Amino acid sequence: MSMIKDEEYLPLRDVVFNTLRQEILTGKLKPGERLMEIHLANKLGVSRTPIREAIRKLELEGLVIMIPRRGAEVAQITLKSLQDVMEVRRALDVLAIELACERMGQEDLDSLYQACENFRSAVKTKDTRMLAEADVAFHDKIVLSTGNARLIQLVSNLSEQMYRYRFEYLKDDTSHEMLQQEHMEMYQSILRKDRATAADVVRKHIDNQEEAIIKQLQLEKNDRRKSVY
Amino acid sequence: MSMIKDEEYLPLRDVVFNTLRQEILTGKLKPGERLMEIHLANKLGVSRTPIREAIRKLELEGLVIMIPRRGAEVAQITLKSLQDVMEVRRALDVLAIELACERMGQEDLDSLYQACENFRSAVKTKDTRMLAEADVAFHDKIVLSTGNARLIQLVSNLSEQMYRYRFEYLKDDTSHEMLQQEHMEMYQSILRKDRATAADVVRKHIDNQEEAIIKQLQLEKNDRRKSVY
DNA sequence: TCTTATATACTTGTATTAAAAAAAATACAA
DNA sequence: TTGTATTTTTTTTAATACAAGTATATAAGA
Repeated sequence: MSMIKDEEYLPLRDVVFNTLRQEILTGKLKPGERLMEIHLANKLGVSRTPIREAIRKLELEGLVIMIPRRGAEVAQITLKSLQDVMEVRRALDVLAIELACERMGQEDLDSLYQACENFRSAVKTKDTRMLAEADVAFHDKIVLSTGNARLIQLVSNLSEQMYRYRFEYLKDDTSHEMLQQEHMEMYQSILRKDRATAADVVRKHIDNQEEAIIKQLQLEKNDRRKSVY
Repeated sequence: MSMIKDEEYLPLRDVVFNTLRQEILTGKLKPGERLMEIHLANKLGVSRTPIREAIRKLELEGLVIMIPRRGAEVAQITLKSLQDVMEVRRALDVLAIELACERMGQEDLDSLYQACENFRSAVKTKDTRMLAEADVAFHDKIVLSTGNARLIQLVSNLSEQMYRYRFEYLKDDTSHEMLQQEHMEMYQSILRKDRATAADVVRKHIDNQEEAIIKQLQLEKNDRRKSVY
């Protein structure tokens, strides 16, 4: 008799893993910044052991790179690495929407329409955070509907790596109308089970995003140049 | 003055990681088997710390699953998880060969042809291990030629998970001719920069493989039933 | 002034120790 | 014999200790 759900136990290493990942994705830990174990241990109030285990996982996720006997640092995002990620994402997002065309039931479709509407209202409010959330929710619905656990995991991992830049991109509201438009087109293609069109819209969607993020990256590089040199 | 290349230093955790991964992929460690730290530490002659860090990485790769406060065990391969992996692999292998059509230079093409020939001779020898290696080499050439680091990493990870079953599959030599045939078709499509055909061949290739592996899985399940009950 | 040697402090890599939890075994009662 | 408590053992989790390697700063010599 209680609201206590599951007494959710999370090992410290996973708490640390989530914390560090969040800090990297939101830019609190900047690319190139060193991750020193004792320092992090003190900051988070734990010993070095869970820190190290968390870093091992971040390493495999590609968010940090290891230099032997020197330690870990936050991975740089280069133009090349961005393009590589986007190339893969494009293929997986296309796969996802094609599968969605086949596998979405009426319930899923209704829920997707709802997500579409939510995004529309978020556009009106001009609240960037809300917008970002509505956008993620919409895309998640598509990927989740495939029921493919591996696909879900990979897409989520790849999107996360872009998170920081995507957020910046959404701050610029000139693209909002178009995004809304594209979401609606995706929904309608899935409704018609029109794989080819759905795939085309997704590709266009990703291309736009890639372009915007690249612009963002270049801007940032200029900023650094101005402030550092 | 020596053959010693680079004094390649590998942290113990990576040695352990590679060792354990190999043992899982070759079936020495069986699905469901528990990975106990002290036991492994004794077996490999190291302390528990590098064992734990290696397990963290295997966990993220999906080769082991963690049960909190109970430890790690080798991940089960279910029919569903296999189909999920293959669905993703199909999309990524198609992407790879499409990119290869655009990006392979003359050198790459020659080297791919060579790999094709190597596979042909391996078929003649009927040495399964050699055959498996020649097969991997051929596919690696295609994926590597894309120059997309992320794609390379993901495909390699996904293939690895199938390794054990693929090996069994290659033991059955009825399919060897067809494999050889398909490799040649891939090479020729890339040579002609014919993306559509190349993609079709790859899809067929993966479908065959998936079917064979499923058969393998089902056989194994029957074996277990016979021997255990 | 620049290079090089050496000492020193810092950081990672590995092992060991201590604590907490779960699983297994045993004892006891119905 | 079966079901429930209690104890013991095993195993993970986390912290700490120690060893080994790396970078940095200072000082001597060219």
